[in-house]
Amino acid sequence: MENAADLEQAQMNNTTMFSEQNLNAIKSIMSVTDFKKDSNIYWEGDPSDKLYYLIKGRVKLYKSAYDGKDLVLHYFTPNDLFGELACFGFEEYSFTAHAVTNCTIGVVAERDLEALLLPNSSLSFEFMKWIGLMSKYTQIKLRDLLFYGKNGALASTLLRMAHGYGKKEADGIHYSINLTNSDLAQLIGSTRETVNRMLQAWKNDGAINYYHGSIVIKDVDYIKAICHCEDKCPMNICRL
Amino acid sequence: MENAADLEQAQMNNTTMFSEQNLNAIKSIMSVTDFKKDSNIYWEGDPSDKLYYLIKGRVKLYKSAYDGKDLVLHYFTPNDLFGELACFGFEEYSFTAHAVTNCTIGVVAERDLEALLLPNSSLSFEFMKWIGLMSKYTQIKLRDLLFYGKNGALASTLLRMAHGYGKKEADGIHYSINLTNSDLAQLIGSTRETVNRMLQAWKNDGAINYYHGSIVIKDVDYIKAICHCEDKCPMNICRL
DNA sequence: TAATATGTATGATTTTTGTCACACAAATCG
DNA sequence: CGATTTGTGTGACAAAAATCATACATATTA
Repeated sequence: MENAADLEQAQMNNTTMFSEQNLNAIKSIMSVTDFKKDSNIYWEGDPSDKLYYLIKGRVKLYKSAYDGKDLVLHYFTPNDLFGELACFGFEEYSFTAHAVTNCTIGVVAERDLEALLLPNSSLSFEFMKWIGLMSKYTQIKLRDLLFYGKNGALASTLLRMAHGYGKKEADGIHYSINLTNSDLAQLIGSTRETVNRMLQAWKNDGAINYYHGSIVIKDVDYIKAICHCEDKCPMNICRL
Repeated sequence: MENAADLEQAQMNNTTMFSEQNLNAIKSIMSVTDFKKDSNIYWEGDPSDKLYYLIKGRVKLYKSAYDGKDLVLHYFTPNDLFGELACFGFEEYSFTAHAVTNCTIGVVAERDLEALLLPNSSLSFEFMKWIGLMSKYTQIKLRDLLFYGKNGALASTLLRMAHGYGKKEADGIHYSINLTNSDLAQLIGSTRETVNRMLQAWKNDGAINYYHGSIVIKDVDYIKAICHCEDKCPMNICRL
């Protein structure tokens, strides 16, 4: 998060641990499907027998409470792999995957993947890393949401948004993604109003600003202080 | 959680997905070590190059905030496997593992395990399941701590404690583990006082009681209602 | 057994967060 | 283009949870 190069990199995907060869092997068993904006790719509770490789669009992974409140785990961008598989110990999907925009997605059936994995320990290892990485996302989320209150959770979210969606400009960090106050609230398990008040307070303190209706980070250190960010997290997990 | 058989089973371990043969293979490369009560087995931030197979004792996995507040992820009991490995995508331990009692632990070095895994896809698959299970623990924790407030988090903790540590008797469910109010507070990211007040309120409502200083669940449904438990979680993840 | 440490119980107060209500701005759509 | 939907900004209030303080009870150990 320190240097402009990090901020300007287009996207942070979760498939960096795959070798080109192995990634191609996975791609060879994918069947490409389109999903319309605002449709669900799978629901929490569905039998988990497919993985999804996002080719185009944006997907969010979330969990609903009984009263309709959603907690958004993360957003996926192109080249991200998501989903769960019974052969990885997940009988049913734990979350719901939702197409935020129109999406093009490569669908990998468990049966086909398993055939690929069995004789290929290199690929198996890379899949372990992928599961480990997904697990780490959740751990970090848990920490961010529980340790420093809603202010900390929001601050951390803004910082993580800067990776993949942030661009350092003369007046601060601009975002190429435009999340509403409600979107941010769902990411931290809070309410629109609370998010709005926190953002206004930070704006009054000069830490953030608005440009064409979207947030600009003026004082990164101010935001980092709120969630006690020490730039210690590996880059690949510091993302939405 | 419905029937006495579930409650009375001694322990719920996280290695059920390993075949006897594979578990023995893992055991064959372990070096058994003793850890004293109140010592740490590893610290958050240490390079993660060992797995641990708990033979005797109790271990807790936790994360510390800058102000010293701890969040306890879970407790391990004999036959549980814990730890992280760089070859599974974890460069450094994400949490600290602490010996709650004197422990006997089988230590598995990454190098040795990797040699075992490479030619053995059956074992590799079982390790994927293990990583997936550990990941699921974290997901469930996230849900429990965020969806239904501190009351929900505590209720869910008491219910999960009932597996592995609960015994159904005439007057309700007794626990064989004795966690203090502070211990419970660390499990839900709250304070001793808040936990105490919640327990007192439930006691006044007749949902719980005390017997020789430890909690007895009189009305499981009352507790389940608080965290909206629908008995849908797979048994192997409904644990501390 | 007295002294100390550990744990429980509870009141008073403050801080944090959520809820409800409403005004208004901006985007979308028939 | 006017109507409707969607999003923002805030005040007033309520609820949840943390903090501070204090009184006891129960273990532990010197």
